[in-house]
This record gives sequence, structure tokens and C-alpha cells, in this order.
Amino acid sequence: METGTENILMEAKGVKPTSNRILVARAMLSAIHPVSLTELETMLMTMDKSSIFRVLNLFVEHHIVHAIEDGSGTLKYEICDSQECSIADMHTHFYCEKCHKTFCFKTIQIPEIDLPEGFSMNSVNYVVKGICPKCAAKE
Amino acid sequence: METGTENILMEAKGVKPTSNRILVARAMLSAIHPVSLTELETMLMTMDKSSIFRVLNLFVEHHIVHAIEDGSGTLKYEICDSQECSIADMHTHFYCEKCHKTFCFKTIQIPEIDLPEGFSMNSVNYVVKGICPKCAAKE
DNA sequence: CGAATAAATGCAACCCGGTTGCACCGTTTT
DNA sequence: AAAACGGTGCAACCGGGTTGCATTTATTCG
Repeated sequence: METGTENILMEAKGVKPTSNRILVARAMLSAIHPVSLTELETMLMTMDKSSIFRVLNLFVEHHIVHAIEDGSGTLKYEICDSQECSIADMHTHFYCEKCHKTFCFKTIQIPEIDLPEGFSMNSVNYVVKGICPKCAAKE
Repeated sequence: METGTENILMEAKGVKPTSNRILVARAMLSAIHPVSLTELETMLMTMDKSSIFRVLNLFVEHHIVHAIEDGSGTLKYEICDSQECSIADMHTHFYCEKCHKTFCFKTIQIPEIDLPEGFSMNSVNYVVKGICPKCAAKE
């Protein structure tokens, strides 16, 4: 298999690029919206759900992808833009309640807040729910 | 049964205060943290899970309570403070990854963002994940 | 190189939160 | 009092997520 962006991503984070992992990474890179486990399952019919699940978890641990809770009830995943994928890199998401798609507002940073004394932050999730332009037009 | 805060809440929103609904409302008022369906189930052992579920959904529809996705995978519910419970009233939440409790930062408003053209907002969810003071001290 | 070891994968089964269909029961209406 | 309606409990279901285990694939080491 040819070495592509995927492998660079993984090797940079110390993850061995197995063929399955490359498949998952490619599928995610080709997706426009953040994808769910189930979506990946249908995209990668050669792979078992549990394998995809484990690859995703591995990726999350190694900050190759991050998980988004968009309020649909199912987790969505997307490739981290930056090497760090720290809180400052996290962006806002939008969940359309009509078409059930999740949008990334990559240009909109999550506004920071001051936590009360003693609380320490690991991650932030900022999701706006509403209607996307396409669905609004369909009315 | 004595008329209390619960009934006023419900009647103000046009919801008939049945005994079960009063039970759910009381349980939620007595809780410190936002509660899940399962937690309510153990608090109200006389009620069936599906009944609690339906009461919660009814309350959400009538803006008596709102649902929070704290990233634990299970929905949490809490009584709305204000009559309106509009976006401006929504506050920030904190999910402790150690003790799995959800905290309300009622004083911290969710910072607003400008959505791209065409997107309309119905609700916002802002959740910070990390470690709470109690769990940090236990180390 | 080939055996021993470790890692990755597929399969099947499971868990659990959420949800629904349906029958029953209590309340309201006429 | 009968009919209509809403609320409730029960049981069953659904689907996302997760795990145990056996098998395959890759890696290490003699």
C-alpha cells in the first residue's frame, strides 16, 4: 500500500499504520462531515465494527482524531487539524435537527470560560443545534 | 397531596400535574446534580422507567426541564431556572471524568458565537470535561 | 530461518440507555 | 352511567457501544 497522508499522521503520533488503520484514516479524510462508527461501518464493509471501534479509540487516545458529541446520541469523529489538537484548537460544531448532519465551523473557536476554583479542564464540547441552510430552504 | 413549587411550575406551562409528574419534579428539585433517567428510576422505585421517560420528555417539550449532554453517554435533566429557558438562560456544565458527576455552573453563561449565514440556532450545549476539586484532592 | 511472543483482527455475544406497542385503569366529559 | 380520553405499567425491542475469546498476522529472538 502506498504511503500517504494517513501514515504520516499516525507515525507522527507513534501509532503503527496497519492496513485497517489506514483504511479508517482514509475514510475519515474523505468524509465531509464528522463520521459516526456506524457510518464508517458502511463505508468499510471489509472491516468489522469492533475493529473500527478499536481503531477509533486508539486514534482518540493518540490525538489523531477527536470525538464530538453533537447531541444526536451517537458519537462523531473527525481528524484533528493540528498536531496538538489541544483545547485551543477545538472548534464549534453544528447539528442540524432536520437532516441530522454535523457541521464543523473550523473558523469559529470555542469561546473560553473561567472555571471555578479547583476545576481542571481536559476538553470542551460546544455544539449548536438548529437548522442548516439547506434544510431551511426546503421548507 | 399538598400543592408545592412543582405544581406551580407545571400549571404555568400548561401541564396537568398528575401524581407521577409531581414525584418526578420533586425528585429533580431535590437533586444537587442534573439527573439521568436511570438515577430517577432508582429514586422513584414506584414508577416505571417508561413513565419517567415520558414525563421527562413532556417536561422538555414544555420547557419545564432541559436536557444536557454531558458527554457521559447518558442524558441528564435539570429543572429550568427561568420561565423562558431560552438560549440566553442556558449555562455551562462540567463533567468530571473521575466521579462521573455533572456540575452546573449557573453563574457562567454560555458564550455566544456568530453562526455562518443561513444557520439558525435552537439550542446550545457547552460542556467542559475534566476533574472536579473533590476528585483532584483524592489523588 | 523458525520457533516463541506479541499485536491486531473478526466473530459472536452482551450491556444498557432509550423507546415503543399495547392493554389496563383512572379521570373527565356528556 | 356510558363513552372517550389521557396516563401508566409491563414487556419487549432497538441500536450504539463494548468485551471475551479464538484466530490470524506481525515481530522478536535464539
